Amino acid sequence: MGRTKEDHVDRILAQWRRERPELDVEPMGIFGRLKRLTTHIGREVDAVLLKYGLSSSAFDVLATLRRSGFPYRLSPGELLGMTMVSSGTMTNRIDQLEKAGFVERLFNPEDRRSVLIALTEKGLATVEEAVGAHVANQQRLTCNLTAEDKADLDRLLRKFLSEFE
Amino acid sequence: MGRTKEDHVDRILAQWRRERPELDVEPMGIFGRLKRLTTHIGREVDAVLLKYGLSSSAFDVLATLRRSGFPYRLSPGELLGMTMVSSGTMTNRIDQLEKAGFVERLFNPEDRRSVLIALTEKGLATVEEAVGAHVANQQRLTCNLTAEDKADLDRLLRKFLSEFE
DNA sequence: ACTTTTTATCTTGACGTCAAGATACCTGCT
DNA sequence: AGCAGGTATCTTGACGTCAAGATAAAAAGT
Repeated sequence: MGRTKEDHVDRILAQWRRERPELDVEPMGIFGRLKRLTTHIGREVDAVLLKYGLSSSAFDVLATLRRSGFPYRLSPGELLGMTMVSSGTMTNRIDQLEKAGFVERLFNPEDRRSVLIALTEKGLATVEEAVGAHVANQQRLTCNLTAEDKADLDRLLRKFLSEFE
Repeated sequence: MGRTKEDHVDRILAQWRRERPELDVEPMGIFGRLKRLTTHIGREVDAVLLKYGLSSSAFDVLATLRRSGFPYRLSPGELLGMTMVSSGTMTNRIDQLEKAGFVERLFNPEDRRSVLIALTEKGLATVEEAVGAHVANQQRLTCNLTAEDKADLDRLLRKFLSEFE
């Protein structure tokens, strides 16, 4: 009977069952696997983006600008609304990207509180290449899952996520 | 035809399809949802653990000691092997927990390179309470998923994770 | 006009993490 | 016995993040 091999999370759950048998640890298995999976994926993603001189934080910003379409400009506030980070974090990301020459800050003459963050030519060229490699990497990482697995996983994640947003 | 509502990730994918129609973005949907989900879950988990004065990093260490069984002692190296963090991170976690009185360092007379990290009485009492609340919280967060959903999700995550470990 | 409130962005200080290397000790070879 | 290499832990310096608050400008109320 195709018994699946015991993994790291199974061992953790077995310990809890021994020590605290009254706890229902099924959800803990899901959360544990989610967390480990995300850590592994983060490392794989970082390794590819590093080839383009980008951290995944930096890539997030450049990719958000790129997919917003020509002329690849958004305000910090708009970037903020698309990226689940705090305003301080976004300011810091923009500062780093500006120092590296990937984006520039354009002043908005109509509202001097606000600025526009624009991809530079270098930023555009970099993100165009990086996003291709990134997507190829994502395909590589999911190639052991069947088409049905991927569809099911996506459906379940969407349902789970809908609880939060 | 129960059409599912468009979510944040759908909007991102739609932008990429417009801007770079040659890219196959199905895997990107999975990774995007995984990432957002993990971020939301992390916040919910942190909120509960905070009631016990614990960060999720601190809880990880205390929980690892607790589930290892009586007398709740492990070496830093053993803790390291169970937690996906670097040795510097583990040293720092132990330092903080020691300062807070949750663990103590016991010297090993048989091998003076090594020490044992032991739960204090306060550490044990705290983690016993916290783990109960944590598990209850995990159940709350998954209560919108059916039993079948949870089993399917766990199976798919296990399969995906097996690629990495 | 002038004050108040809201909006947009940036600054600060603290924290957790990592990679790389330092330190101290043990073990096994000669 | 003495030394080479391996093991266990800790230190350092850099980075990314956040919460909270500061700054500046626009909008709304009077």
